[in-house]
Amino acid sequence: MARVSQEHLDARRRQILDGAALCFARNGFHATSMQDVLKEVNLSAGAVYRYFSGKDELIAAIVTEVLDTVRGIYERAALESPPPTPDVLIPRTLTRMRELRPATLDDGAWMFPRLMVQVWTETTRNPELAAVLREGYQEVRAGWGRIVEGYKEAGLMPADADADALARTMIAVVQGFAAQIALFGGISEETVGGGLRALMTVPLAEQDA
Amino acid sequence: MARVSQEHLDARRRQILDGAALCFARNGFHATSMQDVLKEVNLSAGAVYRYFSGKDELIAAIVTEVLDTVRGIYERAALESPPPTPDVLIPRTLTRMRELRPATLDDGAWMFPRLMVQVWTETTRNPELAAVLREGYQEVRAGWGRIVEGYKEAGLMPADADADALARTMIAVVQGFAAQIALFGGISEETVGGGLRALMTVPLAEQDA
DNA sequence: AAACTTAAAACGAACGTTCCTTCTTGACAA
DNA sequence: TTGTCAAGAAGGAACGTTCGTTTTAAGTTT
Repeated sequence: MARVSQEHLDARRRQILDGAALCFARNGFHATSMQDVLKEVNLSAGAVYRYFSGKDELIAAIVTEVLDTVRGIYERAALESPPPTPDVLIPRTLTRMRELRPATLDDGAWMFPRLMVQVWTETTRNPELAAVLREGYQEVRAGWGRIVEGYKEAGLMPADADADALARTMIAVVQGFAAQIALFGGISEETVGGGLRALMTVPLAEQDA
Repeated sequence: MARVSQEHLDARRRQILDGAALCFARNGFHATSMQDVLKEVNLSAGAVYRYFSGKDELIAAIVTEVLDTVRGIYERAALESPPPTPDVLIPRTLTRMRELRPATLDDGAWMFPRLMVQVWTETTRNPELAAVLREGYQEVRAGWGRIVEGYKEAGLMPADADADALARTMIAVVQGFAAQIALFGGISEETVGGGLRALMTVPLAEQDA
């Protein structure tokens, strides 16, 4: 047997995944050719196809890895007790997205948000991946719903407020800023927090509903 | 001369654009083949290539059309006087996105948000389109910044609040919900508005900064 | 009949993948 | 410790397919 160590196999797999992620973040899944990936990871076709059965499996591996990472980031935020207010929680979540893959692309955009947007488009055309995304989203929504319940317990919100709607809104803010970061480059934590604080100071018009 | 009427030419062009938009919303730009488009619009290659020089031009036409539409939606919202509070303004913006292309995809997602997400990924790999997106974004940001100034004038916000940061945050909410709609299907105006009102009721922790 | 549009076949290029060869590795005998 | 060897790992050319596009022929309108 001339088998190499398991660490070597794992490292190779990781090398391929990282190089592929870089390519995909730059050009998207379908505009990236296998030969682009091969060149990026400095490996031959024979090598890569030993670790992944094909391009689809490579894409699926990246997508699920990104989705797992996203879920982990949200869940870690949901663990804090007492839950920070959104103007603290949301910038912190974005910061974690940068720290996770510190590399920036040529144009200054963070890598991870770029991958997120690419994953969004891919899940819309792959029902299998769409199911994974849906499942993860449900969990995130539930987790952040619990944060909102924490707000209620702390007296920050009326008890009859729509917890799930607020959870979805906070997630939307994260997603939206992730999109802006992917499209226009990084943004400072202060800007995000300041925008949220400004939003939270706008008084609601009295309504008779 | 056997030229066909200008209306016919325009109608053909529109027919191609609409069919292509449907394909692109379903499968993305690069996973959609020209033959997919030809089949969708019931035209042959010779016909389509008379109106567009190639796939890239078709993509560019769709992208710029989507971006123009988005800018129009935001700008129309910015015209209202006095400016509605975000919990009214943002759901209304999303509603307009649905009304503009009322067709829904097979899985219930609205067509326009799907196209938006596809456009986001395409602009990250095409510098020319990225410039168009940046320009439109700047205008939207400025327009919504003026809305925030309106808030200040109406006494809804302290004068020293960061207007641009709030504008970016409101845009992020729209973008984030657009992403959720593209990924998970439509959402009711009430949910979006309710989530925003809940967010706006959270009091800010006293800070000594 | 002339001018122009549409249809359909076909082309070169590029893609993902496979296949066969070469290189490298680690166990084991001496 | 060292040399040998089988088998796993990597390399790289070549394959069939599919892509975007072009070309050519037929049809249609004024």
